Amino acid sequence: MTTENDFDPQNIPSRFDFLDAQERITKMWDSGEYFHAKVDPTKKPYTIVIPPPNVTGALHLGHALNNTLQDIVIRMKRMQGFNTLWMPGTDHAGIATQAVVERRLKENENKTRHDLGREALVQRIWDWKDQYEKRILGQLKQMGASCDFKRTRFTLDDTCAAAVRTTFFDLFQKERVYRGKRLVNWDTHLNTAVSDDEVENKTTQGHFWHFMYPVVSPKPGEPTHVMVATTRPETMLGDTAVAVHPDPERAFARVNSDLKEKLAKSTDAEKPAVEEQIKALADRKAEMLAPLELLRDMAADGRTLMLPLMDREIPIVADDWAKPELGSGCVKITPAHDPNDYEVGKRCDLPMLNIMNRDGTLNVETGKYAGLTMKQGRKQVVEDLEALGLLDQVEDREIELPISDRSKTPIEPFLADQWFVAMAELSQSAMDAVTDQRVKIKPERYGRMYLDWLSEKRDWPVSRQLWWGHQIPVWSLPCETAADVDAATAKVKAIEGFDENIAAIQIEACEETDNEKRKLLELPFATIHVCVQGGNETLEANLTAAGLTREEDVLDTWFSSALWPHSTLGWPEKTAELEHFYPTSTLITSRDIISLWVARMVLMGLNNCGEVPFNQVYIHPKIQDSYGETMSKSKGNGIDPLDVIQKFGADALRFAMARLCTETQDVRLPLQFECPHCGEKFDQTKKNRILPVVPCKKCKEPFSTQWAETEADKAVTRGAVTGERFEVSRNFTNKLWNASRFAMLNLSGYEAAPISPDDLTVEDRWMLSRLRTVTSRVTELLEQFLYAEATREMYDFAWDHFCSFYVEMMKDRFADEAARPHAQRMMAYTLDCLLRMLHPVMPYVTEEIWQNLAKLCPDRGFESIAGATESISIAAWPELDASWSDESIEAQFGLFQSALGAIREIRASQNIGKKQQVNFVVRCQPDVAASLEPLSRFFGGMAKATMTAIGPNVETPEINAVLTKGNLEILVDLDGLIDPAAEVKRLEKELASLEKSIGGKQRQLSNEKFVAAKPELAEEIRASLKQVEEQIEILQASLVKMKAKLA
RNA sequence: GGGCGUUUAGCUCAGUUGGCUAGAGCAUCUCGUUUACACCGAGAGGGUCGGGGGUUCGAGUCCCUCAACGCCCA
Repeated sequence: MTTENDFDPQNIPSRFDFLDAQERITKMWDSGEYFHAKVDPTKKPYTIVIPPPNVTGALHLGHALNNTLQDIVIRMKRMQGFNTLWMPGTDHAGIATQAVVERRLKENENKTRHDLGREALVQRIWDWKDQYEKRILGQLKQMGASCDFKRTRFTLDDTCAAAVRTTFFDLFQKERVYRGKRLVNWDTHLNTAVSDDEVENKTTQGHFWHFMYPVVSPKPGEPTHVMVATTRPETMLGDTAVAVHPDPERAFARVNSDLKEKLAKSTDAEKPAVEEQIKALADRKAEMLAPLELLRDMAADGRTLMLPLMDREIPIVADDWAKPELGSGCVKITPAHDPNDYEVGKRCDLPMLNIMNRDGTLNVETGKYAGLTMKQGRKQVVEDLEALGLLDQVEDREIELPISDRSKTPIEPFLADQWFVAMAELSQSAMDAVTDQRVKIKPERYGRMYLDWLSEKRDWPVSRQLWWGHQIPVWSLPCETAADVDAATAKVKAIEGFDENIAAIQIEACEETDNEKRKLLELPFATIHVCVQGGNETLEANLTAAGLTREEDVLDTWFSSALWPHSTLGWPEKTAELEHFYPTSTLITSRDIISLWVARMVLMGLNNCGEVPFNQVYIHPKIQDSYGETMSKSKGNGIDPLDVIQKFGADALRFAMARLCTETQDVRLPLQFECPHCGEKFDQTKKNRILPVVPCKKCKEPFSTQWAETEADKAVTRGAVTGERFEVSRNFTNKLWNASRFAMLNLSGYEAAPISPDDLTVEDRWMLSRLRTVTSRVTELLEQFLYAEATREMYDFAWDHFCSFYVEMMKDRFADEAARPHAQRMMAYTLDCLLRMLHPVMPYVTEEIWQNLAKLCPDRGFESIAGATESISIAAWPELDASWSDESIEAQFGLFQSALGAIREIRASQNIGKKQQVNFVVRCQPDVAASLEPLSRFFGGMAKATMTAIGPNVETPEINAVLTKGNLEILVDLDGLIDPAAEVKRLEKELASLEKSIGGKQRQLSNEKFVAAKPELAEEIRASLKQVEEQIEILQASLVKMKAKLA
């Protein structure tokens, strides 16, 4: 590497060596501590907390997008002079991480967590966490994330743990946490309850079994059997009733009126089908109303059925849940194993009979079926019912099967003791924060989603039957009588170290009030719960010694994540950081965790700190593959950002991420493999993208992928992952690199000096106008999180304006000794601004150029000169005075661009060789001529053309090609070069297109209503019509001449 | 079943409050290595804006409806 003294722009390579630069620059940023935030009350803070990635696995492109967007904002704010803090960290992700480690344990050692025990398993998970946390933080650093890594937190570390303990204790004291029995989604594989959000409904092919339950002592006229149907036969073992509708006639009437309404709305094509339904309903009613009413009466009479296999009498009950229009009109009720039946059970006061063990096997309540899995139980139950002659028909049917997100096994609804957070007040506070705009959510549609979810105010089940997480800090003791409760309470209060400031008591009465039933079910009369504030291990030990047992369950991961914005800043300690950086400024995340995480952070922030955790939330799109599926590790379509960085560089990755971040909710990113042997590129498919080794489509040679794990697979050459959007971004990075290289090759002898406005040329003023417009536009767009538009502005400006025009024009000016010093200063200044504007998106390439530029032009500026900052990351955000934006200069420059385009068009259509010099004249009004003239010298360098004359009365060259651009008529002298056939073709095409446009304009102008409604617009069109008509005239005359030449 | 989103060139996407011939990048075709860049330059071809209806002088844009795809909730 060159040192400052021997730096020679001649040695700059023509390709940006991003891997080399990234390594050096990351170190430089680290040692400069530019991203370490120190509390400074004199500066305005700007804070972002990272959505902590799971330690379950490495980051993929979805994270790359999320973190790029955060980094862009934080880097811009840092340059704008804010005291910025980007707080990094990772999440322990309870279920997900434990599941991964347990799966490994099973695969590699054929052991379960129970073989290892709690402590050893948790240690294994910590090891896993250490490994992945390191990997994740490494990925973030390599992406260029300007996090304050010194402050890195983990949701299970001591600081976060203190916050969790304090919060739980506070909510317990306020009685906003409580324990209750609820039907939960039980994951029989992981042995834990999972929340609704972690359950996915999958439509699967299943069956609908119809059974007969005998009526106990039927009276004359009564049925001997009642038919029920189910998709889960094994649950019949836990049936505690059969329900029938309390008013079948009314129910039929309602369905009938619904169908009539549907009929009224349907199209003629649909009508027959609906009419058919109505008729079927009427037939059904005629046939079934009487039997159903009879059953309803039997229910009122307290009649019972004999539950087959179990030989248990169960009542017939009347409840709305039974649907007379479906099946037999009767429905079996299993309150402990079905959410709907659970509600019926509560309404009708039915026993809740649990038939399942936590591991998903049938329990002792099921007699001879005990020990079978639910699946085996199903088979056996069906067989036994069939043997008894009680199985009727079996239908094939599509069913919605709830599947656990984490283990991918079917969910069993299950009654369990669970801790809940009462949400009524907390939800309301979080809703208010968004309604009154203390928290602004962008795009706005997600605000409605947030409010909808919170408005349900469903209590939050926070227990997780896991070992990895924050263990619930509650010690409990069951009591048999009211007297026991009093005695035990007194005993607890008398325990050494007990103090109401650090310990709180709740008494949970048993839901079952019938003492006899309660005893049969082995339930305590009441349970005393003692919650202990953190840091009181002695009291905890004393409670245990007194016979209380600690809750084994841990808290839902989201409980600790909900505290993230304040726990990371040291809460509950009143730290200076918390004082200065809270509330944070912006949260940037993706939509799938709005309810799980965002809403909960708001309510916890309000509860704990009395202030919202952030002022705005930006929800970005999700990346999908070419099939429209979102990226995930399990599907195999997740891409490691480091693979992209390796091939294209971090800047290209970042630019591509920002470039695709539009306002839509999804964005597609099709990817290809690139064969390392022959270079062939071919699409990733569902089949090949999950393979550890892929054969090349063309040369058939195999290469390895990110999934290679065995030594043999890893030994195969790695194939790269590529995508059009990365290539485009890499090319852009390199374009910038080379434009800078050109600038530096021409900066020898640079002397810093203020630039006098008197010295500015037209192209300088144009560049300043563009620069002012673009920087202010980019600032605005980024403030509004319109990343795709901001990067598009950057791209167009840097490539089409700066490189294609300003840099090209500099070639002439650098060559001119007199113009050179001024041109150098303008070049140094504009490049400096451009780099600063691009830096948040492309930090490495801009830093590398910044460092090189500083060696040639340590001092630079425009009206005043200053030394460049030691790193571009702490340079000032570019802000030009609004007065530099100048429409007339831009219009003037536009004339030059039009004329240049015209000449290039002729050169191409006439196949004029690159080296062939051409002359041309421009016919136009004198004021237009005066505008174009100062730029005319650039036609030579940019189109190998010389303007020989300009004005209203220029002489037409003998043989010419004519083009019209707005108010310019450009006549290219083609003496000796003309290809009349090509010219005729070109003219005819041009005329056809002009005729088309004229038609539209004439139609509009002949429309009286339009002219009356929009007179000023009509005037514009009239003027443009006149211009086009003139152009047509000119071109037609030329066409006639050309045709004459042909003939 | 309810809600949200998407449908514009072969592909990935822009298209502000309705208004001049609907844009860009990639891919395709033609031409080109005069020292910034072939990861480049110059030029060209390519779209009845998912279907149908409506409002309007005028609809890619607003309304209704249908369809397909995706996501969330029940």
